[in-house]
Amino acid sequence: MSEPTASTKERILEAAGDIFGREGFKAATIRRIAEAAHVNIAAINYHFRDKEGLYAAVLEHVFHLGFTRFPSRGGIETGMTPEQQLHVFIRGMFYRLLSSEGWFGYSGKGRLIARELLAPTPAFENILDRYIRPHKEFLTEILIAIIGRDPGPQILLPLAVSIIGQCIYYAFAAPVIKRITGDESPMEARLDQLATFVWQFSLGGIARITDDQAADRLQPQPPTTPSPTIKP
Amino acid sequence: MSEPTASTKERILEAAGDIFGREGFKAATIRRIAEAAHVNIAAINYHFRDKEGLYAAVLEHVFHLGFTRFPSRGGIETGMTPEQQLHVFIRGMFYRLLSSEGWFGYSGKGRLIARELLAPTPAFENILDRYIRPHKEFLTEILIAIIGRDPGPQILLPLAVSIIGQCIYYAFAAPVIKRITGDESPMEARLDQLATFVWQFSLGGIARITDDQAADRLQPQPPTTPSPTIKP
DNA sequence: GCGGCATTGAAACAAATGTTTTATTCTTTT
DNA sequence: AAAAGAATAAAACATTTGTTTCAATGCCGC
Repeated sequence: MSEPTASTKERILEAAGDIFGREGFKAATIRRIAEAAHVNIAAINYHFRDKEGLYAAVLEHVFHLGFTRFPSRGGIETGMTPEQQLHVFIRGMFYRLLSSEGWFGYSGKGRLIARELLAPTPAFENILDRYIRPHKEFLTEILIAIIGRDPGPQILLPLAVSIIGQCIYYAFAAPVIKRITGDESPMEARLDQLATFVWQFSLGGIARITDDQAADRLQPQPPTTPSPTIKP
Repeated sequence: MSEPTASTKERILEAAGDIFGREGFKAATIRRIAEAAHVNIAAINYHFRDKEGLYAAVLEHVFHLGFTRFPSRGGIETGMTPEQQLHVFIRGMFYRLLSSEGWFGYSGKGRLIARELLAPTPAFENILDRYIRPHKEFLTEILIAIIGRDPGPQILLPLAVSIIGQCIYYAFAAPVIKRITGDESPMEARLDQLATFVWQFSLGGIARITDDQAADRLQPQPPTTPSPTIKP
């Protein structure tokens, strides 16, 4: 519930973030958003021009909120080892994505993010440059510090994708994960635990990808391991 | 292009899979699907009752295709070590998700899958039980064989999620990954390379999560690593 | 060849929806 | 206090869209 003191504009943004996320841009209707925000339909067009204008504003609102409450570099101090920095970075991702203070995972806002990753709208260009690219750059810095040298983008980029992929998958496939694993405990209560797990898993992965024998292991494999069967 | 010999029903399923995936259930229109399939609008309602019926049929069609061409256990033989089995399993996921013989990643079919993970429709229940759950069970078997003992679901489930999450993230966030990393090379040409990378990364992760000191590392951390900053 | 059934084509319908218009109320400034 | 502009409310409009209807066409067994 949004407190009744919030301004019309804010109430619209909150309601729209939730509904756009749950239903998607096309399926969400101005009327439902207006109803949820306790606002007249025309107020939306008045404040945000049209549906697309509202959507762009919502996207900015949601990302601003997420990265203000949980900044990329939040909680990371200079005295920490690079490994500890990675821990805090990953935990920050989980809190930003899944906590109720952030995008709240499977709720509307969380799915709004996932929808943009899946099918970026024009309004997402801005967000990418302002929030996501710096976030990835920071992760790259941490990774170089952990490895102790710069292994080049051929290694750094997939490493970053593997680490971020684990976090995001938890957030965006939450309903299926819950359904498959049968785990009914609310994910928000396990954020620290999940973050520690992904952290340790990733440290192991980084080590194996960058140790002395890694170059051999990453070579194309001999025919011992055939391609997956294709039945045409 | 669907060859003109394909039956009406097949052409509708192909076109609908693509358009539903690109646009989502609500935004996709029967008229556009009919046009793309070179079919009259009424033919769709005739063959599939209504839009929901068509969607359910498309979902079944797409999953059947993916798991027929690239079965869960495809390419895995008894003589292989568990580690090699994991390699083939991961490569199978990449081919199923990203190759043009499978769901073709960012194309329509690939996004259809991702949309279901994100916001499952009622039609997805079936698919979960028939395709996804056995797939996950098989991965669990491989993991137990690699570890050499059964560490219990507390470890196995997050391990499975971390491994599958990496694969799926590559598929479903492809546009953003490409945009962020600036990598313009077509992903289909690098499937083996990506699979090998994720495989090695995961082997490292599994090792670190299940070695002798792992239990200590997974404990809640001392206040050396503070929570991410919250600015209310 | 013909009757019966399945399939396709074209038009019509009703509901939903983004947007605009016009009137009214609230707020601020002078 | 009056006036002007901002904000909200209610209704109307034009378009889109899922579905239905009904006639036309193709297909198959006798």
